[in-house]
Amino acid sequence: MVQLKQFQCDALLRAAEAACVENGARLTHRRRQVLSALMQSPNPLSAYEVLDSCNRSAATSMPAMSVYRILDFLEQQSLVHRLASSNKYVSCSHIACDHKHFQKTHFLLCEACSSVEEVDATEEANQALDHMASAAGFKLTSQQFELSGICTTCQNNAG
Amino acid sequence: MVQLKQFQCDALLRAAEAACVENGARLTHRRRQVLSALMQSPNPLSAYEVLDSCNRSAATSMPAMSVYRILDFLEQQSLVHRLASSNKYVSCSHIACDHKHFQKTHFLLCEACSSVEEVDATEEANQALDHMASAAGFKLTSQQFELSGICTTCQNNAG
DNA sequence: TCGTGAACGATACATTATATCATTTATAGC
DNA sequence: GCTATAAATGATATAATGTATCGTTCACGA
Repeated sequence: MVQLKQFQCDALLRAAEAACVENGARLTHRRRQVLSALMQSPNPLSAYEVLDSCNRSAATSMPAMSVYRILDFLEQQSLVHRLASSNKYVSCSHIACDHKHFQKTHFLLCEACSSVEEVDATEEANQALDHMASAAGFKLTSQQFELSGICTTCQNNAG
Repeated sequence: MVQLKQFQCDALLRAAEAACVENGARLTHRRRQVLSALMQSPNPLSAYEVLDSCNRSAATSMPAMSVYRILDFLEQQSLVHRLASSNKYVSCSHIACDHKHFQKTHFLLCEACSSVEEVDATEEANQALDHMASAAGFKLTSQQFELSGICTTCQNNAG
């Protein structure tokens, strides 16, 4: 996930708006601000980091309450994802395409640069984790794993 | 993980103390209180839940600062584990045995009863996740996954 | 145009976490 | 046993994060 250029961001916002309309929801100005902040960030942002970002790039200041409300909304619309391990948010990588999150979605978190890569679960991984869980009597329901590691770029920079 | 009876708890505390001594550390009264609170809880506890638990079961009240400090200490000693997804703590399942956390340790979280099961990673799961990550150019370093599901007991109760 | 509900603004407050410094306690060396 | 030292804790203030509540504004349909 890299910081988006403005024209890319605009295209995504149009796609996001279309997705909302399809769900009978609206992508208001405030919601657009929040989503835009996340799309333009190379890293996941906490609620207050989103707030700061919005307030830096806009004339009118947004109340913290709104950020929390709007993040909940955007998450319900699958336009952003919440990373439980860090309690931060990222914009969905699949806003513009027709990806429907049928597969479980996992996140690869780079420990070096904090970038996030959204990936679909593999059947192999699903099975292996199901096995591991069922050996302990658990029936898995998790839809999302957050795995730490080092991304390609940082591997190259280090080596 | 079930709530521990007192005599079990005492045995674990002795083992924990031995482990600390081996590391040149001490299991003080306060640390014992915190560890004991976690051992006696069937569920993971947040820092302030630990605090409340300690203050209910003791004459002298503990400052919040101490809980944070002591949780950090106990985590370093591998006597408790921090669950990143909920930002709560559980006592380690392997205090009394000679388990050394050589393997990656994962946690199965029951969505119904909030119980936690600590399990060793399987080779199968390690490989599957490595594959999934390397397909996206990531080199995994995660040592700990937190997987949600339904535990045996709750499956039976529901069925 | 008006009624309705959704979205937002504003305020207060609750919860969680950290910074800092003083005090106490355990331990080693004498 | 006594003291110097570092570790551990106590105490206080404050920062950061998250929620509750209610009044107002706005979009949309009847």
